[in-house]
Amino acid sequence: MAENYKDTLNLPKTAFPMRADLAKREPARVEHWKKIDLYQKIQEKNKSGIPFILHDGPPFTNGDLHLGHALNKTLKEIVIRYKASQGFRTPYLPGWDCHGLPIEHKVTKDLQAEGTELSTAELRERCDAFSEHWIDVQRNQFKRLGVLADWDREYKTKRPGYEAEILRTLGSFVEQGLVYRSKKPVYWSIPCETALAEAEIEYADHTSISIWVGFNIPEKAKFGIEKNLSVVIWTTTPWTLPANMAVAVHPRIEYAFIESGERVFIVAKDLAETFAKEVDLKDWKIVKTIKGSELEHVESRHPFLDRASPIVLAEYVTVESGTGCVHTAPGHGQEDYLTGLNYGLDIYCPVNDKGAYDDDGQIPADFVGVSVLEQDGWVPANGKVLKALVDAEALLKKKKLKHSYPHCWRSKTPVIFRAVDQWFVALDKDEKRQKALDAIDQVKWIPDWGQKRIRGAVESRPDWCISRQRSWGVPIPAFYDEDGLGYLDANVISSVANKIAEKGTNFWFTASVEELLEGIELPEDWKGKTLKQGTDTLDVWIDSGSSHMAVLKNESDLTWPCDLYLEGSDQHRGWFQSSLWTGVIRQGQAPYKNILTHGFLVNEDGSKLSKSDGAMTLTHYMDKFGADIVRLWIASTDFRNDIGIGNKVLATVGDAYRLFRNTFRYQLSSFYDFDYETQAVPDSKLNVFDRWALHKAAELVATCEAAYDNYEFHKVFQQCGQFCSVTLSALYHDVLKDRMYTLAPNDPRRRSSQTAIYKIFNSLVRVLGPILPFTADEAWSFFKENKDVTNDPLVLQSWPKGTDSWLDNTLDQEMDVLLSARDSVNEKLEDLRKAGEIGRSLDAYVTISGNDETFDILSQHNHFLEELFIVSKVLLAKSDEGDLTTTVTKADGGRCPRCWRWESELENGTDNETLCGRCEHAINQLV
RNA sequence: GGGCCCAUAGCUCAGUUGGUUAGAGCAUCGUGUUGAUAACGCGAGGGUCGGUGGUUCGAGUCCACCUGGGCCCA
Repeated sequence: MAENYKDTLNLPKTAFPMRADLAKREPARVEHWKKIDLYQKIQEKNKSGIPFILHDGPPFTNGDLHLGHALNKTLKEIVIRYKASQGFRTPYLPGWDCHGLPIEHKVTKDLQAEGTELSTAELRERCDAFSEHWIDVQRNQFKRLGVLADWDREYKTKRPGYEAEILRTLGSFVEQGLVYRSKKPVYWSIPCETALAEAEIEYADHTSISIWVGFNIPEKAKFGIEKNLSVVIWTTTPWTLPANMAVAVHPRIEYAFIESGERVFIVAKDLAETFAKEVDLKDWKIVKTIKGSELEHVESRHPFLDRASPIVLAEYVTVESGTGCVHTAPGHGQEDYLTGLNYGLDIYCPVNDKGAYDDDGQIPADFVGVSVLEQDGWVPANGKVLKALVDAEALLKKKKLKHSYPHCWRSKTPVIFRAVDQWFVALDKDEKRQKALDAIDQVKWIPDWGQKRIRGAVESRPDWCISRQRSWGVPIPAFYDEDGLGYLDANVISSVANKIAEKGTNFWFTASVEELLEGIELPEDWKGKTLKQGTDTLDVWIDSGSSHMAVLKNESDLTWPCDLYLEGSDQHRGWFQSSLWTGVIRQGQAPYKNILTHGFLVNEDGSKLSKSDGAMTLTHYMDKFGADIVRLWIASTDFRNDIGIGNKVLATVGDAYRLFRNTFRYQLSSFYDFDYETQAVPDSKLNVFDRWALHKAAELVATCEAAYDNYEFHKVFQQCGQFCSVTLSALYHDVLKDRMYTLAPNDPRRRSSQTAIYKIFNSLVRVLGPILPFTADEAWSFFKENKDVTNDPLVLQSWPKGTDSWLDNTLDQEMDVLLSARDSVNEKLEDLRKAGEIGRSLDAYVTISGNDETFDILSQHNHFLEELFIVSKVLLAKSDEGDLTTTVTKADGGRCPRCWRWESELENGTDNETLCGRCEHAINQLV
């Protein structure tokens, strides 16, 4: 019976499982890699290689990793695994960004909930523990993703040694005279006497008093006006009027001069009607209109203080409400502040920590000590201001207004915006900005528009405000005298840095001034003063921005500058920039040679992902699909743009994954009886089809090498996918089945194909290794030792070498001719199949006639054609006409019960029991 | 509102200095095999290249504007 012959075939066999079961299998492989200390093995292998240093941007340590982290870390991992396979020495030290408001905020909230009050030092200890907990969690999640890194040398921005380096960065700034003290507005909670961050603000409805105020313009003649001229502002915070320094108008908005009675008012033309109605103007008319730009530098007078209030220009002015003329108090508003910087206005803020007017010599005596905080629905300071305005006949109208207003998250009171003393870094001093721009040009930006983007950020940013009124960070080692004058000195910083390197930063918060200043010589004018240490901390961008000094400079096996920073494109303004500034200021150049950026995760429809999607954690995806699927998804996209994520995308990736896995599996199953060392066929004796397959593999290796070098991993994915699907599965593997299954095991043609498959597998598995480290290593283990794991893992292998010698373009062109003939044969076969004449293609005979170049090439490969077309017989008939015609007919005779090929000489169709000559021969070889 | 960027079949991507009916893989549909079988083969359908206008003999490819989306500022 036919069934018996199945046992005489060389059917594929492998223990490599078809089902991936990644969620279960991957953790075991992570364990194995750890057990054999794989990371160190890689370092050992490449210890004399050229260094390729990727400096890890530290993730913030406040929660589970999500897919965004996976995107970033996977890309880094792929780069490093690839570079290591190319023989580069690739030490990889991961880092953690530990300080900062979100942690402090969360910890403070928890403490509030449990009713605990802590000192600054105690709060910082809680923040430290919080951060440490998430470092542990994140580290494990990264390891689970397959990240091979030097976890024993990871860096943390909260380590004393690192904190000392942060202070040295500050010291360098101070030493070069770049640091100065100035005011900048912040949100301020009066009951808490503290600055607030955006995250600590809650918006709630609030009823304010809004007022229309006229600012007199003495130089009215300039506009041909004789009557009393004033520009009208509108504000909902009357108490900020004592701090008014200017009136802002929009340069391109039309302004109207409105005459009514004996007065003329300037407001935006579009708001004239509304204004007239609001202040109940009688018999008004517009006597003149001009553009806002023409009002620039016109001097108006403060309504009740003896001070000029110039008219200035600002782009943010609108005609949506008010008068189009904006009361500007640089000490009480962010936009006002920036306008103030533009026009060199005083950042004036007469309101003290307790929310009361200070006696600064400018504030009217009866204002001093009056509070700007609302009590029982009334703001005392507003009363004073309103009275002063009425006395000055400047108040045109007052009216209650209900609107959304920021409130303190703790005291629930309305917050104020208030300029407080801050430390700044002067970026234009000593041409630092120009030096930073020059440094940008020395770096390669991938994609290239990154250069424009960071240039824009560097050109436009104002001086760097480096102080924060927070607890969880590196303290600014400044001392203040009783008048609040600050003392910040490079030597002091250096000395404090040394103490902190030893004792940790909490020392600053717990030690006395005497202890802190021990061994430090103060300058004459500071000696004998009663000093207090400051409580401000440094902007956390200095923390991570110092990493190249703390890590690259401090570790002898790393390089400065490093080869690559690889982060999301948001870091052009963030870490890339802070690192650039610290690099330029401390070392005179950027700390990196290349910057590679990726886009952001978006939904499948391209919309923004909301973080509230709890299922976004990396663990969720690794448990559901496996790390290799996550990694393959990342590699499959052009990450320089935004990347869609969703079920549809992941389903596609799952299909691609199965393609790769089955390709590995089929190849592994083809050399179960093959010993490469003793049975491989030398290149010169390989069968032509096998040589062609090697040619295709060599092309693939070259294409993928270039793609990896250019960080275009999606091209590796695409090319490997097409190779596995088109070249191998649909063609090479399919065609080979006949010779692999039916020839005698030791037949030279079979061994030739096994040799080729072996070489192709050996290349493909290395090409895919960086992207699919788990699956590729699993396949590799079966390849090497026919078991699940090996102590000589794939990642220790080099990139495929010598594949160029497989290239044979002449053969490739010839094969293209055969393949296009194959296409037309397939079309004809399908017709026959649809007609119900045949099932499998072996049931058919093919006749090709013609008399052209193609026919000649076909003739040269005559004996290969029936195998290539997977049919039972191909007859080539030379005709008089040149064009090629292909005819396909149902086979006649009988079918060999073993190889299923038909022969005219055999009988009884599919019921034939006689073996064909080839099979007879093969069987005899089996013994 | 400003800076930078993106937009080709359901999904992921190719489309070279503008040049014949816009390609590939996957998915879909049909079908064959049951000797890669939770696999594999064969065939087919599917895109007004985000929109409008312009330059040109000719534009997915160049220019302008618009729409939608993302990141960063404000």
